[in-house]
Amino acid sequence: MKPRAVEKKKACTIADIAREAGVSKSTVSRALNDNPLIGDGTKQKINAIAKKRHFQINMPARRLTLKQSNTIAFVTHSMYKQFSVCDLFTMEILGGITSGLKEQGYDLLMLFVDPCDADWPAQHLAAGRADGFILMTSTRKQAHIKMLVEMDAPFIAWGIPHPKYSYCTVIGDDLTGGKLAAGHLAGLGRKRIAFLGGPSEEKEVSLRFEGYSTALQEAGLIVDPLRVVHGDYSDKSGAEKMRSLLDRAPDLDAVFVNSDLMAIGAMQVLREIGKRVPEDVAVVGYDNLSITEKVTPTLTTVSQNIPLVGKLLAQNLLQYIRTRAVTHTTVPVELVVRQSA
Amino acid sequence: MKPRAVEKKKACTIADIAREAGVSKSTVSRALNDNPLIGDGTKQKINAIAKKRHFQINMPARRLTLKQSNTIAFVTHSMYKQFSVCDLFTMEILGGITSGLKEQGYDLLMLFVDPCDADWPAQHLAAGRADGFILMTSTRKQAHIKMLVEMDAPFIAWGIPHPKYSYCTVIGDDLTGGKLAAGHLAGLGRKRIAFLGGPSEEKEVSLRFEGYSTALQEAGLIVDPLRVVHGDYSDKSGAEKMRSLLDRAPDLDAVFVNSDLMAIGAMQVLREIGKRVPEDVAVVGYDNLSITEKVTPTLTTVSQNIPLVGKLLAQNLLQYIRTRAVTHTTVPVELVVRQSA
DNA sequence: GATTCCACTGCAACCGGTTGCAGTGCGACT
DNA sequence: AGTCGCACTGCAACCGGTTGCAGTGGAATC
Repeated sequence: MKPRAVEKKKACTIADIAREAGVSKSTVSRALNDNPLIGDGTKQKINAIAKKRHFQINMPARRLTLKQSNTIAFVTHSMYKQFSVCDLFTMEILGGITSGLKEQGYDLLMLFVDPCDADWPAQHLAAGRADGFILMTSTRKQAHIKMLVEMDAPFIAWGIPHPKYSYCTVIGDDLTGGKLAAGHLAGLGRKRIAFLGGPSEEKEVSLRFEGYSTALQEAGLIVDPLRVVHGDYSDKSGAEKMRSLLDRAPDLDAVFVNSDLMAIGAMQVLREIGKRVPEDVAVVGYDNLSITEKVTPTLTTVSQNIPLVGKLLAQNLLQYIRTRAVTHTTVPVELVVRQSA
Repeated sequence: MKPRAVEKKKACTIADIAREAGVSKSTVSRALNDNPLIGDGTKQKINAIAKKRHFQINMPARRLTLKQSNTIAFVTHSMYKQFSVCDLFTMEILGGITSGLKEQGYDLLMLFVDPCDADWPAQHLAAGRADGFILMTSTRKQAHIKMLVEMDAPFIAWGIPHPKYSYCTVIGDDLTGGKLAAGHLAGLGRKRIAFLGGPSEEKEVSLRFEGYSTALQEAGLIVDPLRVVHGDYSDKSGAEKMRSLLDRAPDLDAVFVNSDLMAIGAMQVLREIGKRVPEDVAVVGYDNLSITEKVTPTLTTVSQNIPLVGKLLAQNLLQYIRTRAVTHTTVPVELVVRQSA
């Protein structure tokens, strides 16, 4: 434990600058914040000194007086007991969020919460660590939302809004997504198109199913309940449900899967039992994760423009914090055609 | 812009608690921090009131007086111009870091820096937003390290330490990794094992190559320079370099690839030209990203135990901040055998 | 020449904690 | 009884900004 190499050149404060410029702290503070009360000459002089001295404002001090942290917490949950590995979807969205926040001078805090913990909102909001939350957690999401609404905490969530609560949301256009996917498969001449959905209780899934049904009807096809199953978005569940789908409707020639991960699991099963993709069974996924370009065959999928989602989550949350305007944004989807369909 | 629904029940401060308990602010502060000066009775009374009032300490205030933020910044760079998509390796490490930090009561800040920006360390350290950095950026890493060392900023970096500077590092056991991978391939009876490395100037890559050479020699095989090429870790470069490898050594029957992403690119090329994996060419990757279980064939790879890496990065950095003890940790690697080899 | 106004600037309080030092009360020891 | 020490507790300053309000000087107006 050796002593500090360079005893730190004590941080330069506005008081130091004030002394050097021969003005008061208030003037320096105002000048640095470009307050119109301050004369141009003074401003320039102060800015020059600040630059020369490499002045860095002290964030905790500013946050203390301003009573806002200029920080947003990204909340998600640990995926595994011990170490948490974030899923791909969550990860890809992060880049978009930071880009949106940075433009407005906000910091991004990572927050991995225990799904059963009810204390994290207070620990961050009341404690002044964060001004708002971006909710990506799916486990027990409703419980968390209820809690946040009740304590009047600023937050925005990914997913279809709960009818009983009022809060900001960003969602994908699931109806159109389902229609695009199934329509594309029908357009390829497929006649027995299956639906491998996410959890049946999710509104998103119903909408995708509705889009799927519409597209089939428009193509003159019927929706056969035997060709409809539901999983939980994971690749494991994709494999499992694909098997039960093949049991129930062995003659299917296409499948619209509600997540890329499930689609990958499904394709593995198809390959195992000797069906070729896309020749025997065409597959369309959902999300357009970067992994879809790296699997074989590359996966045709519905793209949600995830970076845009992230950016909107950031921007709309900040807007809500400032104006309390509740927004619901639907981001457009598009079909990305690759090899699998 | 409607008025606040519930006009916020103004945050409870230690002054409020002091009033209610009939003691002074100092006593409350000490009691809450479990300072031995305070009597047990008083402590209990104060803790009870704090709980009842849902007291949350004000972080900015504490950070201001303590002059430390209890926050670590995770610094990486944007991968694309406009929106940044984090690469998988970076992302998987994040979970481990947060787990390590949380145990010690630290927050994790995400920091995406422009590789050419030289101002971010000051903007965060001097400004009191973060107490230290975890460096994962690879672009212009050396420049950033130099900068941080010169300003005596606490940080830890993933990768082999620069010989001229002294700072904390965590690295994988690349020598063993290379030996394990090549040894496994040799053990399968492969005779013409190629090496598809990362950037040739990286020390990590040299070590993996050394391990590879050692393993080949131990197996009685020769290292043929024609079977050695270098890429940049991306899947695109994996595909490209695989092609040049096949040009130069069309008879290869196995390849040790320095990253999973490159391995995936390489496998696509192999498939395109009609070579089967693993029958014709066995492939071993590096990193054990979660994606390796989802590709076909699943990828045999060298696992760096990424969650552990993250945890060590966090713990060793905090230790450095507290004691200025410079640590260099090598995390063990292991071979994960799957279908591709 | 006196008054008014305006454009700036400074004073001092405040945000909510932490901490050095100076009490305070009480039992113990001489 | 007097003194000392010990175990607590309180006072007040401080961290580094922001801001309401009062003050200053000079030009413009009457």
